[in-house]
Amino acid sequence: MAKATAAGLDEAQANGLAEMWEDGEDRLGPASARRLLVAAVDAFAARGYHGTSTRDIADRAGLSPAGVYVHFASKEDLFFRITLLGHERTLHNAVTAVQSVGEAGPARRLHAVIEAQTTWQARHHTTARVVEYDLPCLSPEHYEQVAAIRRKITALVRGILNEGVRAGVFDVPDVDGMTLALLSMVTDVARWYPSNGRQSPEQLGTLYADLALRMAAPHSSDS
Amino acid sequence: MAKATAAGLDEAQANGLAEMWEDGEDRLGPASARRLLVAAVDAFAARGYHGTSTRDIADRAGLSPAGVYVHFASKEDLFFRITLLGHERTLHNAVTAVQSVGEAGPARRLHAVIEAQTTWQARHHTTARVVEYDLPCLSPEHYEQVAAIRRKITALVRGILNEGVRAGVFDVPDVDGMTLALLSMVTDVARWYPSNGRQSPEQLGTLYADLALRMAAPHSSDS
DNA sequence: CACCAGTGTAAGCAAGCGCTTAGCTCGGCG
DNA sequence: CGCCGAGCTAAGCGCTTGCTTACACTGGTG
Repeated sequence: MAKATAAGLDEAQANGLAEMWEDGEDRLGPASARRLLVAAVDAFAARGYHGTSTRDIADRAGLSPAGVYVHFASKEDLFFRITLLGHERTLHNAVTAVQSVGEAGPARRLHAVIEAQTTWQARHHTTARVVEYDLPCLSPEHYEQVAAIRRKITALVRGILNEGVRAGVFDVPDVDGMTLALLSMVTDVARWYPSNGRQSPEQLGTLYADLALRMAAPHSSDS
Repeated sequence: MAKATAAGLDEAQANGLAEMWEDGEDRLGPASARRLLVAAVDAFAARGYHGTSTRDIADRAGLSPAGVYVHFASKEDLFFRITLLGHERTLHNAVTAVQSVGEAGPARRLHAVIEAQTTWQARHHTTARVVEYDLPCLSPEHYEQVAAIRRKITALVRGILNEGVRAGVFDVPDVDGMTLALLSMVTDVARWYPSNGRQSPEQLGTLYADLALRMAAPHSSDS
């Protein structure tokens, strides 16, 4: 078995994990750096930040333990790059989804963003798990950078809800609370997918988006 | 400072964490064993299973490193007891909530269970974090025991939804999917509470229970 | 008294940790 | 050719890990 296809990496490729970490040509650096990123995502997702050793990661990437430090300053640096890139792409996914429906009104926008984010979490559940659940392992400065992106995602959803309430097409007593609930629903997909049920990412996206609309819609039991 | 109030334990008590781990008299064993449990919950919640050392735990409980092994066979054993007890109490919380509304109909039952579980996750967010997010650290046998309890909780919620659909008071196209979404919403509270917003556990419980009813209720846009 | 089970500690073992160092190989360029 | 920087490794440093061992103290029971 050649180095480039060392233990675990084939699996990662079958996963669609590798393609998530491909890049225009190589802003991510040489091939080994990209292999390390993919290997690290896989390992972190399986055993968590503290449960993963740098030797684990190096092995999966087909490098010696010291090989990691040719491309990354530290284990935390490697983790940070994954987390930051993952968040940037998640935000981009959300923004793109909202833009793609144009000025179609709050309901369509809400549906689009929830669908896109849910599908994303399911399709990239390995990456999403790393990105969502080990944030406290980041240094305070790095954490803050990532938190800023998270706030943008939250603001995007909250903005759509507020817009809908203002336009009278949503009935949402507690916009902040519902924003939290929606993001929880979506985020949590990364924790369990694909173990419960056999839905495709797209089916799940549609389902959750429909549920979001039900939560926001004016309902008959208004009194 | 006396042993019984070693570093971290005072905080845990102010938390309401300790009271969660009190017991009839002492099915949990001697006082030191209970202190170890509380200390371990606190440490696991803060840094995860792999990020917590047995020396951490012993320190917080005011014991020497070896003191842990007087009461627990291993770090995993300690973690398992926490996880199992936590799950048993969560299940009990859900069942009690449903029973407390008697034969009040699916809507009232759904509201009761979501409210109770959400409130629980918020009030015991430290324990809940340990119990929900490090399950893969359990041995396969222990994991299966805990998974069995989780399936009961899932079945409880799904049962209420099915009941409501049969009775014609709910309109739920995908019962399994909505069950998953509801439990995600509830579970995820442990991840962020209390950092976002200043809601009390009870307020959050009411909010989420109301959202659950909106998701299940027949709605005007039926065609 | 002797004895013992229960509870605790001091010391330390083997293994694993993140990371560094010194040195190798190799392609490109003068 | 000689030289250089990039990529990589073998070896290993200092430290921490989960856990064990050998021993000490205590209160209750014969």
